[in-house]
Amino acid sequence: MSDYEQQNVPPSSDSGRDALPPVTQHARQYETVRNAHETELIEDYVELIGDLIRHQGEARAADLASRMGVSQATVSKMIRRLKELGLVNSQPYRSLFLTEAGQTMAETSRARHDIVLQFLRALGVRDSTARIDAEGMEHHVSDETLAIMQQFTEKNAR
Amino acid sequence: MSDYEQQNVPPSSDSGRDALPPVTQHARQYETVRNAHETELIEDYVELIGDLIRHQGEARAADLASRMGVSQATVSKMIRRLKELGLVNSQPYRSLFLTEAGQTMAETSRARHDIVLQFLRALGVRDSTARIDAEGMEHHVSDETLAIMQQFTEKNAR
DNA sequence: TATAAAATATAGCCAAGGCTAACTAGTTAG
DNA sequence: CTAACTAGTTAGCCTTGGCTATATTTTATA
Repeated sequence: MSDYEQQNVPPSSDSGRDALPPVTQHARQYETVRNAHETELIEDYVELIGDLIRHQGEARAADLASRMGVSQATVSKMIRRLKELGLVNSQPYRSLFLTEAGQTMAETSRARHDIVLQFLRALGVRDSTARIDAEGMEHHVSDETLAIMQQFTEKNAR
Repeated sequence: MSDYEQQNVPPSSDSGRDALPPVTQHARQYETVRNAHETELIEDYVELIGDLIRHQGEARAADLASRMGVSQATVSKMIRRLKELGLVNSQPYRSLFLTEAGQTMAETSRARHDIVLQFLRALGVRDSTARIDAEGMEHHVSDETLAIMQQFTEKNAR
């Protein structure tokens, strides 16, 4: 089956576009993505709780469930985690509050989200698409890129 | 504790920046992100296998493990999934091949990745940062946005 | 003020994607 | 040609984030 014996074929001048990055750097890239995934959902919940409090005065589990598009059981479980992480406070059967740490996270996350969203709009992406893309992208944009996006939006945009 | 009784506070003119999107639209945004997460890893593996084949002539599990930064056991398990999904072929203990479907996915994924990466460079992001961000962002960029990124890169860039 | 309805919580299930440890197959060197 | 090393596999464990079904608490209404 495998008749390849050449382990280290030098990229034969150009086997196609960019060369592969060095192994350790490559691994670090994927690791960064995996780390982002761990915090992503947490941030989304905290951000949403903050938004609900701001826009409707309170955050209830049922609202989280319908806005997230998941079951109430899933939300309940998530809230337990958020409490364990010290991001949320609540009495059983009552609405949710953010701790100091939670508020900080909510604001940071919201700011990030807005910068990405406005950047996409400034680029010329339709609003509904921009919203979807921003939701997914926000957790994978470095501070460096974020700063550049912000500048871009200021120069162009509106 | 909770002394909020007003459920539907109208966004009081401006409780802050953008209003919340309608519930169903909001739920769809998160759903899109969840869906992306399901295929993300699969695509990353397939893309990497394609890259390894192109650049070094063959793709071995050990290379995947070191480049992904995970254990060989994790890679083995993943390869089983990829085979079940009809994306990869291989004999036990031998190197990996992409099926038709796998090649298609690898190419699509690679193209997407390149567009995002080049866009970030064109924007002025440093190469090492651009690589990390592209790795995370590529799965969350819609076709619409992708097209716009491509145009942007062509106009500016290099 | 009971009681029905709505909201929240808990229990228990599942799949995915990590891990380590132990085993097996292939490859290479003495 | 066999022994040692390297590569790949398997088993079994853990956490996360979904789900449904069932209990419990709060709230609203007859």
